[in-house]
Amino acid sequence: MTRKPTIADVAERAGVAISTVSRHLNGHYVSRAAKKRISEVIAVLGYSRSRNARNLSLGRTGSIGVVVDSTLDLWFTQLLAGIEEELSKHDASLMLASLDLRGHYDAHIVHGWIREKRVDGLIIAKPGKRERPLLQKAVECQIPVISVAPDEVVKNIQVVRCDNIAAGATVADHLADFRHRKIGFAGGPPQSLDSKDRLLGLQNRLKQLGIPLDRRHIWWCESYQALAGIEFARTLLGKPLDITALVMGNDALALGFMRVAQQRGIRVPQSLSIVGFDNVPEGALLWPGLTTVAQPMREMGRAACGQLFENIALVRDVQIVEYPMELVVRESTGPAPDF
Amino acid sequence: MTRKPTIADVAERAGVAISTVSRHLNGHYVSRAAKKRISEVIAVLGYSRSRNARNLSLGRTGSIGVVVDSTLDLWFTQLLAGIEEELSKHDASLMLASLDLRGHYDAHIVHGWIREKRVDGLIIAKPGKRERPLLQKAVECQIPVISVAPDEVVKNIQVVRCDNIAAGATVADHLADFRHRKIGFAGGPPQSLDSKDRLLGLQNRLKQLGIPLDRRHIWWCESYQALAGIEFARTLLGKPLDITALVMGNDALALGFMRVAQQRGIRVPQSLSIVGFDNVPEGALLWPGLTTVAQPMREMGRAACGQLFENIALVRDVQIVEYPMELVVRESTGPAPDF
DNA sequence: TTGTATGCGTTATCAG
DNA sequence: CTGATAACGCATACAA
Repeated sequence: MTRKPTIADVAERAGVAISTVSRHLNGHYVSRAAKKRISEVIAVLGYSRSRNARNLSLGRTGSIGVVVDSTLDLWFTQLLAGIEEELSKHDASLMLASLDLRGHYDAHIVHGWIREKRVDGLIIAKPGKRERPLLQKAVECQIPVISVAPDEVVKNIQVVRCDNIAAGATVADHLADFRHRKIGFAGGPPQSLDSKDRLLGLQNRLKQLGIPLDRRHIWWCESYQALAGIEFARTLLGKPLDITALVMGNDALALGFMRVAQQRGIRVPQSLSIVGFDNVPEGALLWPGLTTVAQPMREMGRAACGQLFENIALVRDVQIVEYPMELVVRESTGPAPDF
Repeated sequence: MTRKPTIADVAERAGVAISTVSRHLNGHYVSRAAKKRISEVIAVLGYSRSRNARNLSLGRTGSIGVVVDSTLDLWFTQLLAGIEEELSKHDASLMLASLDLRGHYDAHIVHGWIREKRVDGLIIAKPGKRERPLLQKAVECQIPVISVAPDEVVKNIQVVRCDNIAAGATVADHLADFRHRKIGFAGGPPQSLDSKDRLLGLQNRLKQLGIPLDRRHIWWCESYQALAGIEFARTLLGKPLDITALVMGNDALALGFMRVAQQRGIRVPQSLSIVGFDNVPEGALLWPGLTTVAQPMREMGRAACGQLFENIALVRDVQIVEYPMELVVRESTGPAPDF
């Protein structure tokens, strides 16, 4: 049983001072000779720095916080994959918090992180009105924050998101190609920036194309969860359908909607085309597969994490990074019935 | 800008020594008077311990590693939710590693964690033959490991899993209730302990019920991924169907299978009943919903994490914790066609 | 029961 | 360029 070698072991064996080894480790100036000897000793001993000691000395915690409504969110797993990729480069660890996992909203854990400076930075997925106090507190306490796909604009907070307006336009084009002229839109919560932008893009492009989007064909769901989609479907499909294509605010809603539609024997896409946003993997697993506009969520996770570390290293101006979205055509969309 | 208070600040303000505060913090003996004063000062100052300094002093890292094939695994998100719940109690952080996220198997990151003692303990989800070296190394390096739903038995490794044999029997009963007599089983990889046990339970109970399970109606898929289920469906549904009910090794496989089945117009459950295992949330989102046997994954995550911390605190004998599974009847199973 | 002193492994400051 | 040495914040023998 031999304990893990420390920087002191390396220094002694290489015949130099501890501080020289430290400098070498951090890429500061060291003579070629010393550099070589130290490297050799490190290799022989299998030395690696202690994260804890290093962070203690640097006054950091060495871990970042990732907060999300629910880790069960279909959307989140992909983001997490991206974060993980980036995180492994930085030898940092992760603290996870779900705001709404236990059946009720509870942000006190994250408030604690901020107050007690338990994290070096924060990635917040889809922050909305509810998360406003959280964001403010983080800014006050000088904790860098990246918000991913925020549901509202917040000043002084760095943002990673997609170009939802363009995405809406893409959907408009796709449906127009199929000759749809009676199109509906059902967003997430009406405050949601994502939904508003998607609708905006859809609306504008449809207008350009000379296709009407009747106000009575615009609806809003309670949340972005599949259950809300199910609920919406039950009310919408209770009365005669006046549209041939339906654009849902995200994939989860669309999936929920499709379940009810199929249950009621509505043929998708023959009677009704359905489009979602996000491209969650589950959309490809059912039949018909869900046509959707993909967010590069994994890449967004990487970007969010990467930028967070940059902001931790040095204070920078906040900026907004916007990714394009890409149409993924599967089976849930097809020609308009009338045509 | 006032920096975070330290234990020294508390000690000074309370008029006691640092060590007394430390003892109080760790629940050791302190006089009632001192206890009270210290508590007050802590409250006033809003003091909280530095995780890093504490762990450095204790010789721990303060974070645990969670290893999984892919964080995108439908199965994993729920486990993670449970782990998160437990983790927040212990003020520990998390390091995440996907073995197979980047298109090829790569365990070097986790090997690094073990070699360099970057984690206090490890939770490994569904370890199989591939992970054997990892487990061995962890045991060698004295790093506590909990394996969740392992695909093979490993000695000296603590296990959290479900009673898959009983689960198989439950499915047998369910299908027997629906008068099915031509039943098929398609497992995950043939080495998988989960699949073998599920088959075993199914087989035994069917035998008791006097229902045959033809050897030619037992198949194995390449993996546990939905894609493997799709592939399997393509070959099985290519020829005339000789069964009225099909039990898939897990939900992901079942979901993939159902997609192809629906695509080919096979009526589920009128022509073919389908059952899965795990109860991933997606199974409830399609129509017909997938009948399955639920693993209490969130609870398993909690248990795995909780036990890991116990093992970190003190060396204990390894044990196996086994949870019951529960049948979740949805729409993908129904009466046998012949009846 | 309490205080003193030392160690945990690094980084950074400041003379040489 | 290099080497002492003081933080970093806490835990714990040991002495009182």
